[in-house]
Amino acid sequence: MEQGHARALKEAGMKATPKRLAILEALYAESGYASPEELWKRLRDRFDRLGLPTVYRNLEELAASGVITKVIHPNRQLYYFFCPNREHHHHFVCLSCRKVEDLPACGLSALEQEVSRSIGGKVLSHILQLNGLCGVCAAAAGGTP
Amino acid sequence: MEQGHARALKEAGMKATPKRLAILEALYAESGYASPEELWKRLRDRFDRLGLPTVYRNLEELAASGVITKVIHPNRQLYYFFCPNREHHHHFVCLSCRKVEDLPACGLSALEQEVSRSIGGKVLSHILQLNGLCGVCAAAAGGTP
DNA sequence: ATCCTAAAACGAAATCATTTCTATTTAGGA
DNA sequence: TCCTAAATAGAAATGATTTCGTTTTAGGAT
Repeated sequence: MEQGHARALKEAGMKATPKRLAILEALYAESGYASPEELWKRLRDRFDRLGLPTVYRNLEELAASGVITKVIHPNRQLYYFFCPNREHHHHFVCLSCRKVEDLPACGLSALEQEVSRSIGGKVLSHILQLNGLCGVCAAAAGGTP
Repeated sequence: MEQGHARALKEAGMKATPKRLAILEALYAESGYASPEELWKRLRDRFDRLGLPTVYRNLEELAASGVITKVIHPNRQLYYFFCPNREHHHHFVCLSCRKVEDLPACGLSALEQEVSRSIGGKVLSHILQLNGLCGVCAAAAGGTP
């Protein structure tokens, strides 16, 4: 993995610094999405010094480069997720256990084109995310009176 | 309009207080989305006293009741939009001039069902928003070297 | 291997949008 | 007209996120 992550950084045109790699690997090790502070708490013991701003900065840069994904959360805080899928796609996010799953093919390019044409403007990006409860969490919620 | 907005509030189970009505009408008068502070600045002269927290609180309540719509913005601040369309639908948002336009029918219920089934969980909500430049802003951007 | 430079990291401090809290006021049904 | 739950004030707190000036470092060039 180390190798692959270093390569991913290089491909994104980013220096493979130890901390940046560690942040990326920590996110990779998460089963769901994670917040900057959570990752920082998990990593700070492994370095003599690691600032929370460094974690924020790196996560933002990694997301901007497309190496990781930002989660849109109802509480409006920042969360990130490592998704190995390099295709353009979207996610299902479990708001209970933080699991993130890929959605099948994003069929929005047709919509984008149609909207661009009908509006006479330019669609630059789109946001699509399903929120809910994954199988495990739905079962737990349903089984709890 | 006054009448209609008061009715909309009643239907939403909310008291039609003067300030709440004024906030709703101010948002209605906006051509695009607006922030709590912008609306507050526009309204505070009309009342001897009007607190910014009151604007925040009302906008949030109105959005929760479905009377107004929240905009998802890259800068992660709160913006709201008055959309008279009561059908379930989504929006195209111009990031330059703040214009908001309705998208044609949201075709996500099929996707929700499929995802619910394949994941074995429950899709509770979805986010879909197109961001871009409206016709006017795209032309202006294109014409500016 | 050593240098050099732009990039990255530091962390304390600032920021500032948003929320909380308690007391006071008010809408609107009884 | 009363009554009560809902709404408002507004000062203060909050706390996630960013800024800033300085120091360190990765990694291509020599």
